Amino acid sequence: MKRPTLKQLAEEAGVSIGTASNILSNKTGLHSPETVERVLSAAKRLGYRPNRIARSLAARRTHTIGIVIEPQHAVFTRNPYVTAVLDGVVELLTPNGYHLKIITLRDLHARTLWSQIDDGTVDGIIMVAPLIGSPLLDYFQHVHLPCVVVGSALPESMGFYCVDSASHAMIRRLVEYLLGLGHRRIGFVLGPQNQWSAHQRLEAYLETMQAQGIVVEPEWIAQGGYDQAGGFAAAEQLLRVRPRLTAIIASNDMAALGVLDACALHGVRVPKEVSVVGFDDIALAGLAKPPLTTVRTPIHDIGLEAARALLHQIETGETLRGTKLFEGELIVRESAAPPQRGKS
Amino acid sequence: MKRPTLKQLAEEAGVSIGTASNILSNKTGLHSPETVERVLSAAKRLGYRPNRIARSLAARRTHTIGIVIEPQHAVFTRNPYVTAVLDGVVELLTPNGYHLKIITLRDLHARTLWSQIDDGTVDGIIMVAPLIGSPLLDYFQHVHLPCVVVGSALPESMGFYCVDSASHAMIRRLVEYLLGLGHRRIGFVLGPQNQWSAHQRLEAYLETMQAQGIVVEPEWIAQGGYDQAGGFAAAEQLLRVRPRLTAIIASNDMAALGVLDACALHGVRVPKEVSVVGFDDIALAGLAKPPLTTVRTPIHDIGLEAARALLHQIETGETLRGTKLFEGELIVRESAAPPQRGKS
DNA sequence: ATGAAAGCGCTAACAT
DNA sequence: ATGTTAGCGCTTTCAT
Repeated sequence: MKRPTLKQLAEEAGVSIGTASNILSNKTGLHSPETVERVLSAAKRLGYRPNRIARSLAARRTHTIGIVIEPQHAVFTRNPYVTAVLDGVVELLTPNGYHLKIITLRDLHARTLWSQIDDGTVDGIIMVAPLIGSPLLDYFQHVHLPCVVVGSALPESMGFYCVDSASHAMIRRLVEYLLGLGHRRIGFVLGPQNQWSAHQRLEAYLETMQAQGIVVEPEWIAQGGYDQAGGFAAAEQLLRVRPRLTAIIASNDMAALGVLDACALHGVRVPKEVSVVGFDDIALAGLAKPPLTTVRTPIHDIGLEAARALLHQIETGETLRGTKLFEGELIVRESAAPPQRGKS
Repeated sequence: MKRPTLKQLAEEAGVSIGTASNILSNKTGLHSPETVERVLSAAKRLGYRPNRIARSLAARRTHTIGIVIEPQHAVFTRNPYVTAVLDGVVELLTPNGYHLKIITLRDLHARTLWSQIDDGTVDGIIMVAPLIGSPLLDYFQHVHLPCVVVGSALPESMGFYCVDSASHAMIRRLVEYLLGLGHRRIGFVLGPQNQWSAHQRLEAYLETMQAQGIVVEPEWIAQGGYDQAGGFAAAEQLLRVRPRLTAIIASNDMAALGVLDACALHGVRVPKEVSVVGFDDIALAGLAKPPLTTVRTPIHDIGLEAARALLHQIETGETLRGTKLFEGELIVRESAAPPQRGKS
């Protein structure tokens, strides 16, 4: 059975199509209670459901927002971060009557990009961790489609509203914690070169170390990534530094897991011989061997805030700028301890 | 700057709107190469992107499919299963030019349900693990919207095409593995009552045990769930059974994690004093303490197949029925071992 | 308070 | 090979 149209509904209720439309859109106080009742009961009788496509075309509002995910993050299973953002976004959208479209990009060729995203199906966009130099970014300069960025704190000059974790403050927290335990030779696993946050975290590490008067040797820093494989590779390199580093900060938890793997493989005990800390506190962190000391990013809240800000822009027409940073707490588990006596 | 319309494009190219439409829809061989070129270059010049909403309304095809998630599964972070399905679905959809809408239900009140799902925005639906008695199910009996079910193997009589893991075969595999290790007193943590798969897994457990001539005592079975808390609660109960069970099968990995927690809390060593096995092999399983012996569900492939089947239905108009079950391999890790000597 | 009518931007049938 | 036209199902003025 085909879905009835508004026209059929109007006939069934014995009113005009405009009247039926008004009533179904809750334009209250405009019609006699009796008419309202007639339309509503006819709708129920017919099992009428508005065609949202037609509605969107006429009203030029889809009540749908898109979450744009670059190829690098496209696999949810490997990106607990993206998944958690998604949860936050959904939580805000649903009760507000908005729908969610997932836009996972396969490639970033400018031509197809545009029509993938700005095709009239969404009222606004949440961009998840756009990479440095991503064509996505300058695209939004040219087009008027409300947009919020999550997981990357872009330079203010780019004119986006960004929601992210307070990388700087949180890395400093981590460094200071390790310093407090007595560590001095602290290594650092760099995130991906094309992630804004990776640079920000490195910078925070360097600054905090320097503020303590510690000279960071170049070989204390290894290129890693935000995944287990990257962390593993970086750790293999850092484990070779002599005299041995007493602690390693990974740019995120997945990388820290890789560091732990490398330590296990090379028989380096954690935290006895080397302390390891991560960043984010994803679900896996607490289950690692040993349980990972890390700093918890309120990813869910970040998603929530991004969605809130986007809806605000859509509904008021006002364009937000600037950066909203969420701090997280230090989660002390077992992967970090004071350095071994007699060493360092 | 507003997006140009087809009409403007046609003017710019000096052709009719119909011609422009045809060319942009790749209706090949219908037009002179010269005209094609004129239209295409005009499109580039104007930065034309078709309005997919208008296109959908006119063509009565949205090229979007919806993935429907019941309230119980609505948080992705807590549902690695749903997340993995999502990955599989996305992987198939994107290259086929389909888009994905996420429909997370907040409540299941029939009236609002209908218009949430069947609102003209999707060409078809993937339903994730619909629960027993869910109003969703009988809804689709009345409506002609292509639909595929994932994660629940419904009775054939309901007329759906279902894609799921082969619960029966895989549980049997698990039971036989434990029997092979020498276990006899094997407990079972039941999944949620309203999940089809929970019943199927219980049944498989009972049948396999019985086939070995083992009488399963009622107290060997505890109501748990598919989450950590449920597994924990069930384990607390099973740990009290005397003489002690030598092994526990949890209906899925999350529950098994809860069982492990309970064992740790009560000082029961795994696998020395009790063996624990799970189901699914989610990412967390390998990191558990001890690493979980489980059976791997090819969730990704399940998502892929569901999407494939749905697109097939959409594009051919043909309605598929029946159940497609995916077997998984036994993943032997460290949480199961032969029972302690002198006991049982 | 209600109805009539003009689009929204496109597709698809039909003409030419 | 190209142009013309009638919708798709709804919202939104503008009359009445």
